[in-house]
Amino acid sequence: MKNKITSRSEDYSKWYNDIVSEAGLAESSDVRGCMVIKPYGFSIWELMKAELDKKFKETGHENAYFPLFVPKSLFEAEEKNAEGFAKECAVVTHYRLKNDPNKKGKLIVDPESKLEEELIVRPTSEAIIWKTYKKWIQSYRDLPILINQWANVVRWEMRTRLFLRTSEFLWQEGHTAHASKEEAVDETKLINDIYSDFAENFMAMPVIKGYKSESERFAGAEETLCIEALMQDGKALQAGTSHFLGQNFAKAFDVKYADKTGKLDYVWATSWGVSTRLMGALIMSHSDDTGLVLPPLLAPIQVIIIPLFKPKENVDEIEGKTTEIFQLLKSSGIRAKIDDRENVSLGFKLNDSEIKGIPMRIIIGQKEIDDDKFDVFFRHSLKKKSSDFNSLFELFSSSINSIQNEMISQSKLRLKKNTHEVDSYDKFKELISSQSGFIIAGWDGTNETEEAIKKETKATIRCIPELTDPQGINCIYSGKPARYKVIFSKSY
RNA sequence: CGGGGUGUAGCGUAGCCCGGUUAUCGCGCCGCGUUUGGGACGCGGAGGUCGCAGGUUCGAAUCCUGCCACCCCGACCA
Repeated sequence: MKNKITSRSEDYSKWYNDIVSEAGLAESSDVRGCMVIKPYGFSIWELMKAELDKKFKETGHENAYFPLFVPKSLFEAEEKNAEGFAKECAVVTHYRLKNDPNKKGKLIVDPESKLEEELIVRPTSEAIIWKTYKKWIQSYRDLPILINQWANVVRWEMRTRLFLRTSEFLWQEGHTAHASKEEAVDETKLINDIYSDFAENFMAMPVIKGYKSESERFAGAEETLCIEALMQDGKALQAGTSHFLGQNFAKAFDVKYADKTGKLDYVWATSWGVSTRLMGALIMSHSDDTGLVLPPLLAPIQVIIIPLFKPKENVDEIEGKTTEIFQLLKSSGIRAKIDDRENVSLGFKLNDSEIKGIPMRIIIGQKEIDDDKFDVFFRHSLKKKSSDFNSLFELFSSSINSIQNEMISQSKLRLKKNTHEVDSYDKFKELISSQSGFIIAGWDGTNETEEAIKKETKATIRCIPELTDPQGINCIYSGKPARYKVIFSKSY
């Protein structure tokens, strides 16, 4: 068997691209920095969406939709936010094309159609949403507003990578307005917990939760909470963020509410999001040199059934057993599929199911039926378990959870193994250059130290797990008493 | 925007240094036939502005000039 996937250890980046392409998840588009998400990849995203959406609704949020275009004057209203995104905005300046008078069949931008005011293609929607919230909010009775939108955004990145950083990406962005600071802060935490539970339980990807340092904070936020995951190459990936925006946007857009006593005050805000980057995180968390590995809860196909016909064998019996188990699985909500393609060989089908990361596989042929012995192949462990036909359904259905749990504990173990606490800068540098991973260390809380470490080692502060004073610990760089214990890592 | 590299069929490529018949090979695609137990095989077939423009030459994928695009390393990445 020849492997189409480049080995992880040989070239990690190529390995990642191979999996995205060979598993049929996505491909880069001719459009600069953009990506085409293929049906199989999109099915995974839809499973993620469904689960997150359920969680948001359970916690009182509603979905809505706001415009793609943000007039420049709105965009610039919250200065820090505008400044943070200014360098990566696509801008609409004209609204019409016309025939090129000099070249037949070609079009040019009609100079007559120049817009009075440019429109920014949203890199995020705070501005347009807060402009709208101003109209919706007058009294404390209008609060809280808990809205989420599933949308696309555009950020003109210099360098792009499929799923991890594309010029256009899909995400959900929640935008809430509250009558009190405390309530907004709680909302920020609630959402970060939803993200972290989802990452751990559905993606089988344990994360570290914490606060961003000032330099890594969202532009316009008072505080940014995040979840950080560790990829197999030892680099960190920011997988989700939840921002406490204070009253910054309320002030920028003049959104006030009257409390019970009639006193006016600015409302408190949060915003939070996860994107198709989660797909990248999922791929890099579990996949191996054979291809993609999916946790069963996010697998579009959980069981692939391959009937195997040979000449002179009892086709009806094989088809009968195949259909029987398929119907049984389907009726109990397990996502199963029969691979009855006639134009590809068995070997191709086996490899195909492995590259696509289908959690469980079974071959049904005459041999299995005669011996009443069926091998179920597990993608995550590459191991098999045998069963008689009558116990097959039970094996499949119980394995959904057991695979999920095994994958979670494997990932937790990997996270633990690659998280180290250090107390000297020498050890820090050694770890960062050899294996990276998460490194816990004391930080004096200054921007200068953070910058210096970044410059010297390329490691950044991924998050501050606890905003408490770590008694008796010194900053790894300056040697001064540490303000926080933080997590450093190289990152995507 | 700096430093390096690459553009040849849907994809991956040989040929270029040292110009010379009809541009190489593999995968994929189409047709027919045979084959399901780990990426099938045989036979036949389709598919090309050799990135674009100009120049040198009897003759350019090959040499020269300009442009364009993409990739990698930086910078950038709320």
